[in-house]
Amino acid sequence: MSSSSHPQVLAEESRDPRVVRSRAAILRAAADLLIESGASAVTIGGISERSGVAKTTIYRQWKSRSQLVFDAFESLLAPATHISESGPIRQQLEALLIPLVRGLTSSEWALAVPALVDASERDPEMRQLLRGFLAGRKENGRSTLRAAMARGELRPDLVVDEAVTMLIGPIYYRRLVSGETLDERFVAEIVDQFLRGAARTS
Amino acid sequence: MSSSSHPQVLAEESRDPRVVRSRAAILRAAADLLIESGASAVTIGGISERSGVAKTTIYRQWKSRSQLVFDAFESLLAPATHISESGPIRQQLEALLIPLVRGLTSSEWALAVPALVDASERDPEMRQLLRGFLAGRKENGRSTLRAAMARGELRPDLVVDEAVTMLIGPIYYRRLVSGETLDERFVAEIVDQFLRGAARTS
DNA sequence: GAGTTACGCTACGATACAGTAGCGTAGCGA
DNA sequence: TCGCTACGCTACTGTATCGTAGCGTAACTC
Repeated sequence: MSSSSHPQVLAEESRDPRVVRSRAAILRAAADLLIESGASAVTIGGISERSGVAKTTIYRQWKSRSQLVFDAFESLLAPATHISESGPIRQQLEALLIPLVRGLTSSEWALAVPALVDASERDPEMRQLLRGFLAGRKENGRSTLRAAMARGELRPDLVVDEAVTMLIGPIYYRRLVSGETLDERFVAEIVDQFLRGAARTS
Repeated sequence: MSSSSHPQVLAEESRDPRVVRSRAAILRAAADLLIESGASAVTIGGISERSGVAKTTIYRQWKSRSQLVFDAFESLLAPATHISESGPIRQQLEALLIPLVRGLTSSEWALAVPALVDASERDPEMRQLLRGFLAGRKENGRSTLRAAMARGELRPDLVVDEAVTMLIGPIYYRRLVSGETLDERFVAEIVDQFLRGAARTS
């Protein structure tokens, strides 16, 4: 019963290549619109025109526009890569932050981030999606810090969540708000400043 | 000639109370819409309906919608307050950051910030407005840091712009992106961590 | 091969928005 | 008081969007 009234729930695992193709084309077009013109520009008609998929087909596969925007953003994400957990903490932190900076300055999903940040302000579903995504990405940083604390490289009284915020907050701030320089040298400065206060053997 | 073809340029200093009243009502309604529903929801028809001012009057006073959104945001801002430049640097920094946190968690303009951040992504005029606004607000922090460096309270090799980013970046990050706790205790943690690495007499 | 199903196409009705024109009124300022 | 002007109102044109319905076709599954 639920599968007949909500066929779109199963669309993702559909074996029918027609569904797979149209779904991919729809998500690609939706993601492009999201990147280029923001969340409010992701319209069903626009997706249809751009993807070549009929409007009716889009409505058949998704029951709400916000669900579609959600999926479009998800389709842009690469799976999080795991970082090696050896080496001095300074190198580990740079190995974490430099890809973040690269992503925020050149990846596709980065262009959607401001749109989603704004959409999250008024759309609880979107907020949950975004925060869930970020929480996953942050887990690498948290475990890296915990390990360094256990090894005695960092002060044992660090609050991990706050430390992570201090490391990545300045990066997001420059990307989203101030537009100031965002490069590897800046990452090195952040890490320097952080370790100067957080390292045990300063 | 310029005043007759572009009367809206002078509207701000108009002595005609009719203009003053309608302008205020329009900006109030536009700001409300901006806060409640984002930048793309600020429509002329919506402002007219909400403010009770005729659509034609709005078009008479503003020549573009983005200019109106601009002015609506500006109308929300309180003039920047000047901070006392005495006392230890820790107190000065907290005196700067706590009002920022308060503003970002409870002021009207804070609700418009995510919308403007997103709009800035694709609207150069809006970007310039937002960055100009932030630059003005940051100047307090910059001069405070410079004075403390001159007094010898902070390391003389600090890069002021990067130091400011490290202080306020985490705050904006939590407000815009992660949604984690944002209170005075967090400010104290930021300042602690910053001074642990930046103070001369650590 | 036969039945099923996803698709494209066209055509809706409804709503919302931009932006403009004309006209009469009421408030303002000198 | 009298002229000026900002205003409100109505009525447009034109565009874009939503979401749905019906129908024929082509692709896929078994």
